[in-house]
Amino acid sequence: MSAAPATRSLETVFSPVRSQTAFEETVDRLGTAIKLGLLVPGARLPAERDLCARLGIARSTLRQALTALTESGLLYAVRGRGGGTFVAEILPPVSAPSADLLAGWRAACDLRLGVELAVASLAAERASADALAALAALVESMDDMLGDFEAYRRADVRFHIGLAEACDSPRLVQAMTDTQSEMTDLILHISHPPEVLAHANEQHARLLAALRERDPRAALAIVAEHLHGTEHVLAGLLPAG
Amino acid sequence: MSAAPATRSLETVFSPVRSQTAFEETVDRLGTAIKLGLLVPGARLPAERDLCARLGIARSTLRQALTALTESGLLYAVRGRGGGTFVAEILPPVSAPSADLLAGWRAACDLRLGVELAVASLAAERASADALAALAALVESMDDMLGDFEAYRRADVRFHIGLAEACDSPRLVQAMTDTQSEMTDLILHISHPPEVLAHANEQHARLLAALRERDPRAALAIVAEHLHGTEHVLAGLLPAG
DNA sequence: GGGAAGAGGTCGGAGCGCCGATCCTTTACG
DNA sequence: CGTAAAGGATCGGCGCTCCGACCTCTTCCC
Repeated sequence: MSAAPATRSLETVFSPVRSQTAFEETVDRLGTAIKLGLLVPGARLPAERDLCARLGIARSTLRQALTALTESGLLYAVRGRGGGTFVAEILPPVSAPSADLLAGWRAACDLRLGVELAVASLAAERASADALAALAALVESMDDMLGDFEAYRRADVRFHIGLAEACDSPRLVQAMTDTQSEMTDLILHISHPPEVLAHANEQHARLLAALRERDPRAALAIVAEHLHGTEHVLAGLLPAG
Repeated sequence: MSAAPATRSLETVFSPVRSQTAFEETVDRLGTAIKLGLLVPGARLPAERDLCARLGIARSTLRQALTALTESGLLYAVRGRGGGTFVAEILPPVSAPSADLLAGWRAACDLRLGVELAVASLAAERASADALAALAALVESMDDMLGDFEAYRRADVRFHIGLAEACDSPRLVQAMTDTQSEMTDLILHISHPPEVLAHANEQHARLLAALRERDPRAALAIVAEHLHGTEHVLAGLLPAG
């Protein structure tokens, strides 16, 4: 091992460097936020001149992205004073997961495991009582969504991202957002009977209880169990990865 | 909460999109691999014409990166048949951690926690006996490096990356590499008495034992303990983050 | 009714990074 | 001595991005 320390990791070192363009990254960012429900239907985006400053790109580049999203039916623009760019009220049907994602779904789950474990562990130390209360209210409301998977899933995303926010770590929030985005693409196309959702939501409640107790060990165990559940569902329905 | 689901996460959505250039990414990739010891001193890189194909960039772009690394003293080139580009035998002193990294060291630790927890948990399920044996040998050899922190640290990096490789998940390896890179920048400048290293290495051994037992719970607990150790050291020596 | 203001929509030019191709120089091997 | 294999150098072209000025539309308010 000390003679050849780097046999396999060199594959990683020499793998392609493919940097997205500003245009691509912007489309992805906004499109994902919409699909995840971070930007709700009807919501108004900041004015173009503000938004491009926030994103650190030129307005012309931003407009290319907005145009692409408008043509995809995710946004629409209203001209004149008081106008703006808005999230479409009725979103187009979600596209099927890409071949790349399907091929690497297990890798996506591995990454998710990391993010979720870290968040659970840190939230047990850092989450404020207020944040936990808000999450508890969300979990309770999710009990009424067991029959509508898309609504449930949007709330689920908010729950997990809210957990990350409770850790007060922007990079974790970012990582959680990325993870949830990938998982949504995978999950949204397979059927989820209410019983399964009910069981998952019970785990949410148990997780919150562990967080209130400031018990990282228990939180880790519950999250691991929670994730293994969905992973087994995927393993049964998707091609081996 | 359902009225304002996205108050804080929008900050993330609208944060700057700054994509690195191919040049920057390449310099970072290779420079990091060298500093982490993935590319050992004296090692020969693939020929430029091969490497640029592997990295998916133009040769002129690759050469810019190689030139930059050569001028930094990390590489040197030998012309003529049988020549090539090699990692310098004696590396320049490591630079001090950047202000950005110092400011966000806690965030870096949060991310590391995620990667390490996932790797520990998955390795308990997936690691082959061979892989565990190789890692055990590495840990044993590290007992002889307690007096030389730089050597110890290089072996430590190999250990943690080896753990990720044992999970057979390229994206986790990538994440672990990124994480270790950030941590090295932070850690290398603070003193580490042999006793501390010995204690850390005992935790390595205990982790391997848990992995051999296929006990994810125990593995998670040991890793959490291991990381909290270094985090407290950092908390004592770095500005609050 | 008529501005002023605030929003999206349009255009053109300049800069830069990256690509691809070609050619040169050095060195080892047969 | 010639060929092959490596790094070294140069140039033209293209696409993305940026900047900024300008246009058009709609609403609010005096």
